[in-house]
Amino acid sequence: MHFIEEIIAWYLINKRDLPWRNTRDPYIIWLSEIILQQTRVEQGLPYFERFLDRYPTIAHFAAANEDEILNLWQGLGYYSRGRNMHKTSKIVMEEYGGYFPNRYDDLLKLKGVGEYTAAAISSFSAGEAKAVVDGNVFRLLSRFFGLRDVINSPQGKRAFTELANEVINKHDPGTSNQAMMEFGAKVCKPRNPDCIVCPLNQQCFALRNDMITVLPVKKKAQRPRPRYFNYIVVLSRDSILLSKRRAKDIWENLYEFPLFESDKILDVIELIGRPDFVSAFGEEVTILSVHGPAKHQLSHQTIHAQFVVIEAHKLQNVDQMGWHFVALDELPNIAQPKIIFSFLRNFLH
DNA sequence: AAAGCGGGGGG
DNA sequence: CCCCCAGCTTT
Repeated sequence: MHFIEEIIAWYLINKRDLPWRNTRDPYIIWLSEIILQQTRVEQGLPYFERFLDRYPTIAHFAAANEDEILNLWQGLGYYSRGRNMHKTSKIVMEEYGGYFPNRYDDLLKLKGVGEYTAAAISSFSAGEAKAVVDGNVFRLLSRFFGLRDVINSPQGKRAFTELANEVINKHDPGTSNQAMMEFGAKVCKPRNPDCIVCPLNQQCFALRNDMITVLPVKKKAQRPRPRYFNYIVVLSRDSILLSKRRAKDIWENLYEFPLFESDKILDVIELIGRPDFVSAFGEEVTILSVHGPAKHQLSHQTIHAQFVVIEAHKLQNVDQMGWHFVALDELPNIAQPKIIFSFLRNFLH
């Protein structure tokens, strides 16, 4: 048996029963594929169930507003995925009459849909012979065929895509693609792959040459940069002061507390003397409590956040700052970054 | 080509 | 602590 037939044979026996594998509906497949970008199946699965339950069709999805979608997305990360899905759903309603496209070339035009996702949807939904190239496929191809191009470079990606499209089973591209990814996830794993039981171990380049830990080749990311967030927590009766993030930055369009960023951990006395703080909260401020600083690790930033709970006697420019008091019982309907959500959960209990 | 964008899990 | 995960977009 050849490489891909061996992979498919293994897949047909060992595949997991995942909900998005029981449909050819491009909308449902799109939903699953966007959620699964850079996300483990186990982490994405409950989100997929909630989204499909809430929005059974593209029409339901397009009728939602962005805040609602981000709220449902809360905790999953890479929130641009949710924002892009919202835009895409409206385009599908307007330009495709509510019929989700399933051809590779059409899919590639949609916001948030790149080569991987277009290949996935078109092959699973329409049987188009486009190879998916995700982290699993990079690893499997690199090890088995000894392809040493750097996977996180444009050239490397081209080389792997070319190879993937050579080995794909054109008789059943959808199953072929599923099989490659499942095999990479379950046998040819990043660390401690199951080479002993691998049906391809005799012909595997990496195993024969003792290069399992070397392949695939990847350029290292740079160190995360530190940032220092000073959050001001203001409670007023049964509501709390929130601010919507607008900048092209992390957590765009999510809600947080009024933020004063600094270049180091700030003493509270120093903080309440800052001109921008005074212009918002005035000179007369009572510090009720200080929490943190807590560390919150992202792939590319290390956030050091402290939470300063105050009583403001003169709130001057709340509206101009774009801040709003939100009822506490509305909080479950508001998308918050993990670090805000975690703080509130502790603070309010 | 490189950087930016989350959060969780495993070694 | 570091790396990886059904990647995409912007610079």
